[in-house]
Amino acid sequence: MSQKYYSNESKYHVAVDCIIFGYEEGKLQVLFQHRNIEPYNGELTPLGGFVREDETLDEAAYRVLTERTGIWDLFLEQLEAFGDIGRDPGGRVISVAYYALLNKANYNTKLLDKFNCKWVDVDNLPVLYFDHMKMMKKAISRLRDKISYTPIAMKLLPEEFTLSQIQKVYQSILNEELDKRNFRKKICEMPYFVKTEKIDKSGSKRGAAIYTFDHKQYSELKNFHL
Amino acid sequence: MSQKYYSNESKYHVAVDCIIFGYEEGKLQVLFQHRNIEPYNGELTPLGGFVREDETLDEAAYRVLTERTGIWDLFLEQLEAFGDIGRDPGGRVISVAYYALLNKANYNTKLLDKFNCKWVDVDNLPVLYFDHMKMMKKAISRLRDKISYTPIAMKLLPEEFTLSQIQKVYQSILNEELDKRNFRKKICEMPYFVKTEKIDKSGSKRGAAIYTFDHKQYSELKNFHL
DNA sequence: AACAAAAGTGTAAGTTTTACCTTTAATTAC
DNA sequence: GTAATTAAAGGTAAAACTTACACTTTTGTT
Repeated sequence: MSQKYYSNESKYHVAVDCIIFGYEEGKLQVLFQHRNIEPYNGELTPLGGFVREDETLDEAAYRVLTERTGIWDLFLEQLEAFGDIGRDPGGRVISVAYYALLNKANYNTKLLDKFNCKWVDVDNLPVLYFDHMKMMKKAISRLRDKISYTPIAMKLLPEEFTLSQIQKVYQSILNEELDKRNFRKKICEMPYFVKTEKIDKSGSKRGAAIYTFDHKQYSELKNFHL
Repeated sequence: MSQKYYSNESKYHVAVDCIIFGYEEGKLQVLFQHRNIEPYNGELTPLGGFVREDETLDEAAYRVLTERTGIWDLFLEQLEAFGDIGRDPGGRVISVAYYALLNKANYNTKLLDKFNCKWVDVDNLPVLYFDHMKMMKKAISRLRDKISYTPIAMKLLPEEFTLSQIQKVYQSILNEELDKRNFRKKICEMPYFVKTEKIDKSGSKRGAAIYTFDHKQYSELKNFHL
């Protein structure tokens, strides 16, 4: 049935590879896994897996992510498909690359060991195999572009955050210093950043106002820009 | 060999689908083909084909394009992979979508009949099947974004063009009127638009200056913006 | 000779972006 | 309890960029 019309055509393994971004202590990070399959068994690789017959590409990526991080609330988007002939020495595999953003605070650290995973700072990447470095670069460049016109960077932080915290997230992604007053000005012009009564004292003696992001209002208005 | 390590995993058909843009008489157009295979035999579809074992995804897209248009000089870029389970009633096919821009003047019209192809204005699209409308929308939206910071729109025109011609190309893609003086100002600020001595009398009695685009200089400087 | 049709050209107002520094509030150390 | 430390908070002026806008030129056609 699945073969009804196209039976003369070649078939290929199809996988997903997820570049998963997290953030901690001022650094943008990526989650890697030690491969548990040949070739390159034991080496670091983005989280990936083969696409099953009963799932779409997006579902496969989401499954890989939730299964191995325990996090359901995340941003996930396809980057593009990679299909060079020799990209995987273990056989011809078409890999569809995704990138994701999640809040490490929600991360179930038990799963780190269970799946043999490891967070790495993006400014200190390990040697990567296959075309994984191409995926990384594409993911970082897409992320850099996209944070200026969508609020995805907020996915790296808890629900409640201070302005300094967001600024540091932006700085870690863009890899450059931003002017504090200009940054705050733009943030505060957007109505979906809402200041609460709460004060976060963890980052300073004085304490900083805690903000939240009103996703509902954003989805009605859109027009984010930073 | 190709099966060495992953032999337990499922395999799928992998295809490419190309949204091919052309331009004529003030209209952005897309090239379609009448399908010559079930299902939907005879219906209009973007140009596509299955990926062969000896070619990369990009090569497959390029092959489909050159084979059926006779054009080698074109802009081609991947959009993304589409892999929903029921997207193709003929079987599970992962399709990698591309979009391309070419100069219709170079197009070998004999191939139109040979491959049963047809140019259609984008503002008058036919009914599309599978997820081809999703691909179309993605392609148009990517194209709209990208012409503001890269010179790909020039690929729709001959080597030599007038400022009015480019403006009309931009207008047809953006689907809005642009201010003539502002548009020309920005074009002329960029050093890789070079004015020739030649005059094009085809569009007016007075005649318009002919420009060319210096791709070499562009690739050194970059920094296109319109 | 008058007309038609597109080519070509500059400026002022508004908006956005950039650069830049002092005061405030609270904790910590003495 | 006073002084020192630390990050938070806040506004303005100059520069850059974007937008809106209308008339003259050229030449072929009638």
